[in-house]
Amino acid sequence: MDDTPKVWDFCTNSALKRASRQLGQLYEGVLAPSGLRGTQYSLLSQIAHSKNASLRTLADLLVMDLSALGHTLKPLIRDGYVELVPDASDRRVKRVQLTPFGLKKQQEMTVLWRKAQARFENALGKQQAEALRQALNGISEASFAEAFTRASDGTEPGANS
Amino acid sequence: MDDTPKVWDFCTNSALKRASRQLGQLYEGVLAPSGLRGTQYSLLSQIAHSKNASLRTLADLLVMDLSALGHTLKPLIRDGYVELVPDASDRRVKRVQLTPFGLKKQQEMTVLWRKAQARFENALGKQQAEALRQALNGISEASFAEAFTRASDGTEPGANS
DNA sequence: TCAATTTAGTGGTATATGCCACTAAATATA
DNA sequence: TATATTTAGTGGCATATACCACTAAATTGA
Repeated sequence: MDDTPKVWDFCTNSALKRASRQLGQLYEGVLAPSGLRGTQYSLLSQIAHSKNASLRTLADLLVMDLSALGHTLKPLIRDGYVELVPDASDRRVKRVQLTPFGLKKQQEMTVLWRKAQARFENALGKQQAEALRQALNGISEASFAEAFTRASDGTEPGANS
Repeated sequence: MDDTPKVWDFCTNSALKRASRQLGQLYEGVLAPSGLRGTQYSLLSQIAHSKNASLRTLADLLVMDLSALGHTLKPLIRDGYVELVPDASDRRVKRVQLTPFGLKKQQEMTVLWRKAQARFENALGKQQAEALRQALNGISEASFAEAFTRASDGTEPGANS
C-alpha cells in the first residue's frame, strides 16, 4: 500500500523513540487504574530496589540527567510517595527512599505491571522479549556510550585506512 | 560489584525508555551543531518523506498522539521550518510540509545524522543494528498493539485452559 | 591552611508527549 | 433534510527530560 520511505527503517534512534511511545501507551493502559504513569512506576520500583541511593547514583543508573530526575521526582514527593533524606556525612548528598505509602503503591502497581508484562511476553514471545531487553540494556551501558564516542563516523582524516 | 536487581532487567518498557534516553543523548551530541534536537530531525525527515500527509496521518505513522504532534510541531512552525496547509476538499484537514528553509535544514542535518548513524553501527554492529530496528518496528506496528491487547495476562476466568 | 577544582543538587527554560475538553466539519442515519 | 455520530485539529494542563547557570559542600594541591 504505502512504500514511502520511513525514517525508522534506517534510523535506530527514531525506531527506538517510536517503539517507546507504542509500548509506553500499552503499559500505561494497563497501569492506568493506579492513577500513576509508567515512568513513575519504573521510578518507584528502582528506588525500592536501590536502597538508600543518592539522586546522583539513581540518575546514573537510569541514564538520566540529574536535574531531569529531580524534576521527575517532584510530583512523587509532592504526593507523598517518595522522600529525600539528607546524608549525614556528606551534606551535599540526598538519599532517595519510598515512604510507607509509596511502598504500598509500588506493590499495588506491581500487580498491574505483571499483567502488562504477561501481555507483552505473550504478544512478542518470551525469548524475543528477553533478547530485546538484553540488546537495549547493552545500549544503555556506559561502555556503549564510550564505544559510540570512540567509533569512526567515516569522516576522520585517514579514515580510509 | 552491584548485584542489586534492576527494573530494566525484567521490564521491557523500562529498558526501552532507558535505552531511548541513552541513544537520544548520543545522537543529539552529534546533531547539536545544527541547533535542532534529534526528535525535530526525525520529524523534519519524516515530513520530507511523507509528501502532503495530514497531521492525523503523520501522527498515526509516528505512533504519536495527534495533539502531541501538534505541540511538537509548534516550535518548528514558529521558526519557519514547517508549514500547515489547509486541505481544499476537507476543511478539517491540514497538510504538513517543509518550507524551502526547512528542507535545507533537513538536508544539512542529514550530513550530521550520517555520522551518528556510522558511529552507532560501528559500535553495535551492522547486523545487530538492523535486527534491533526490525524488532522495534515490529513493536510499533498497529498489529502488535492489537496482539498485546488481545493477549492473555493470566487473570482471565478460565485462563488455565 | 587556603585557594582552585570537582561534585551534588536546585531552579529556570525549552522541547517531548499524553489526556481531556472543546470546536468545526464531514458523514451517517432516521 | 435534520439530527446524531464520527473525525481533524486546537488549547490547556500535567508529566518527562534535557541543558544551563547557580549555590553549597567536599576534595585537591600548593
